[in-house]
Amino acid sequence: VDAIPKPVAREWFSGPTLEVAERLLGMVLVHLTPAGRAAVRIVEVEAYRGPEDQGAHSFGGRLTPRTRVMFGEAGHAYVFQIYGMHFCFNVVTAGAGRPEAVLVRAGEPILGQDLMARRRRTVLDGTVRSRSRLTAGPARLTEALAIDRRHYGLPLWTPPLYIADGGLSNPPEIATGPRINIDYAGQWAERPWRFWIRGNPYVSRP
DNA sequence: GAGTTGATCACT
DNA sequence: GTGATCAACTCT
Repeated sequence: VDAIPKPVAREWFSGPTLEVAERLLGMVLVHLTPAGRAAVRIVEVEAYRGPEDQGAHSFGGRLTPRTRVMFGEAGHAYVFQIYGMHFCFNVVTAGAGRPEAVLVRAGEPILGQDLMARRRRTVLDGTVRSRSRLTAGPARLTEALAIDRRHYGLPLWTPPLYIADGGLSNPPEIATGPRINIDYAGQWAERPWRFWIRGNPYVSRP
């Protein structure tokens, strides 16, 4: 497939966060840069649900320069830095005033595989295992796609960074489980708000 | 288990 | 303004 997938309409991002999270599975995340184009099929996400969710950065309605974009309209990018050296990419969901988002945790490389391998300083040997090391994990994925703080707040229905239809003939079978590494979130850590495509080898933690 | 740095918060 | 704390992770 050499054609670059077309972006979804802005309205695609509206709807309840858990629905949008499931709907994102199978979609394609595209990033066009001067260095080339790259895209992944989204296979794993996590939902973060507003002021009530103790696992969310917006818990308690915390409005700071970092979380600001979560309080805005759906369909924008929430990118944050973590552990001093990594970035995580989220799709803002829900309406203005409902600070919710979906973290994209893993994807399957479908375009620009060599470019992504260079960015990740990874050697591809043709195995699924080596391909999955490009984009299986939230910070691996942002490194492969060259997503960082510059993309904070960008609209995701228009280039250079956008969501596109995945062109799947059948909707993927979805599995759910608790979100990863939010032990501090108490009971909220147990909510099954991690979603992935069942059996997909590019998921970060099967 | 170390690495690495900015956001956040509780203080002056 | 200053200093302490630590994070929605990755690699060995």
